[in-house]
Amino acid sequence: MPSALQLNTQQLEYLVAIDETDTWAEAAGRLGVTPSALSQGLAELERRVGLGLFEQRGRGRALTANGHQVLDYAKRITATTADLGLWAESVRQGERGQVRLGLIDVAAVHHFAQPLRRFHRSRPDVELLLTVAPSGALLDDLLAGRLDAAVMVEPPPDSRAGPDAVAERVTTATVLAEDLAVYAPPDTPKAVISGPPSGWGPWVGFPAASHTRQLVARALRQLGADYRVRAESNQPDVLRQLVMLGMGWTVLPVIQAETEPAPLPRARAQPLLSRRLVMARRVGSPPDPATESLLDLIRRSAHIGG
Amino acid sequence: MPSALQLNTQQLEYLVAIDETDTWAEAAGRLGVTPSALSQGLAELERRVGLGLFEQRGRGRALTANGHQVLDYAKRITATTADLGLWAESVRQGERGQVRLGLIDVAAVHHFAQPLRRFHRSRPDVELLLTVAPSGALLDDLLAGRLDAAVMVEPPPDSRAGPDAVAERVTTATVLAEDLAVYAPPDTPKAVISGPPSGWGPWVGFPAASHTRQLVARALRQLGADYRVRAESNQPDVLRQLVMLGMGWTVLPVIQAETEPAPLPRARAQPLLSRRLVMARRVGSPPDPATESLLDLIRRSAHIGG
DNA sequence: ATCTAAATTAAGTGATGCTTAACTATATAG
DNA sequence: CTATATAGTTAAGCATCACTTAATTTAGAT
Repeated sequence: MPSALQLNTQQLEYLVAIDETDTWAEAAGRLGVTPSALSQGLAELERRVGLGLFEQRGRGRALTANGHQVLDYAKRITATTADLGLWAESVRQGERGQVRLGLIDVAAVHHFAQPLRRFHRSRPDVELLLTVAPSGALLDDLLAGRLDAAVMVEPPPDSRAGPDAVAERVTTATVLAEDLAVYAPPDTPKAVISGPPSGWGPWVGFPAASHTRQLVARALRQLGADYRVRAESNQPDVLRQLVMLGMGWTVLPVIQAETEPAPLPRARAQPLLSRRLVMARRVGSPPDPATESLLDLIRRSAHIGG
Repeated sequence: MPSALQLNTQQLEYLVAIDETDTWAEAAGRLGVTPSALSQGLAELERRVGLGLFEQRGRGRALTANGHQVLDYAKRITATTADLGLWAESVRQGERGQVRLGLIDVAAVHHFAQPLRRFHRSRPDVELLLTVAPSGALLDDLLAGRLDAAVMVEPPPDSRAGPDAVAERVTTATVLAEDLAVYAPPDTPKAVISGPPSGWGPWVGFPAASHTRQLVARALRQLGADYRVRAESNQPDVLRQLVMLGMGWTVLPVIQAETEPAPLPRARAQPLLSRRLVMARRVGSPPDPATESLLDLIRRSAHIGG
């Protein structure tokens, strides 16, 4: 590799500047350097290009034909560099860029719809790519680098240990806690509801891999309930329907179970458990201004709303 | 001026290289630097752009979304720089460029037609701009920077002294000397021709400003001739015609007076004087490979032909 | 756990790019 | 034609940059 030609943006700026001013001293002033720096910089450029670019002209110097050719290249390069500089500045300000955010449904629809809308409105040049999926899928996407951040149910303790552990590769910060309650079909006898949990069921719920399903299973079994799931769905609306149809009992986030139309009535006023939604990020991913500011909005909205 | 963004081509090359290889070490090898240099260079680039461009990925590092954006800019800039490098190389080799050469008619038509043709054929990418004009006009163009070099009659001693003198602003090197002879109309009596120069004439010749005219005037007056010019032209062919028509005597370069068709017969075998053709160049103009090689051809042809 | 590959950090060095100050060259004024 | 101002260069000194080698950290593979 014949080490192509090592140039410095600064010297190309010099060349462009002297073409736009009458004297080199003036150009130096405009660039905020001394005439000496300009002179030396241009001499260095000339040396690197290996061609005479200037010649004496009156008491100043003027570009040769070759000098004008190099000037052409210099203009193109400095224009691109300036573009890059402006782009970088706007990204640093968080005014531009890309944010790939994953959310579980309840976060996207109920908890954080407002900050997402607000962010999109206030930073129209930020490309906001939303993925709504169950926590497990979000975690996979995050680990694979397909997401920059994800709002999900707090991951269960990892079976793997050491550096492979999810905890080593992801940082989580709780953004809010929400209650889940037990919901029974409408025609369930009062005696059963107020009776011991061992009499509850049968159940419908999230698929076995679901983080929330695991939390629910643990909570119900601690109460002595026989938690066997007869029907599964990732969609809370579907579970709600199943309950209404008398297919079984379920445990759902209050906010998803009790919204119009047709809110489910709680079996018991007391919530069964509380689950934590966390903001998860990949360790080793550099901070990105746009992402930071979106996450800030989300966190703030959780504090106010929760 | 917020000092836009000072970049170094080298670091952009690094960025492009790591995108084209699997590991940074491999990229470093391809660039002929150590992995350490690459790592530090990219860290510096990241610092200057002010954005995270890389993130941990397995046991290597991968570009972030912002990194890919910067890569895009880097590719454009390095491509332009490579272009510039190739262009400069070909100009250094004299294979490309521009040569603005001035010549007096006899130089273009008789003395140096062959090297000019040869140069044009061997370096088709060099833009050869020829100006054929009297020596005085060539000298003006040269001084004004409209020509890179000129083949002309040796300029007469300058009236101006000091730094304004032409000799201070132009360098000349003799390329050849050529004879000028006296030509009389065909019907001139032998006795007049062999008689004293005071009996010669009337005369036709180059315009008063012509360098050659001044040389001729001096030579004839030294011989005692009455050199008053009845008709003027810059074109030797015209002067030749005037002589044939009996309008008067003239002094011309032998090579222009005695060529077919219709060569003029000399009044006397002995040439009247010898004039020097010089290669003139502006002082302070940097050397240009294409120009140098053309002038070389011209000088060599003069030595062989002369 | 141990080994190996990938990349970073540390320390040292030469090249680069800047500043101030002294200098050369050129034009303009008296 | 000397005097003076202007344009740019050269010299000296200094801080930063970009590399090298060597040691270290990190993460995948055995």
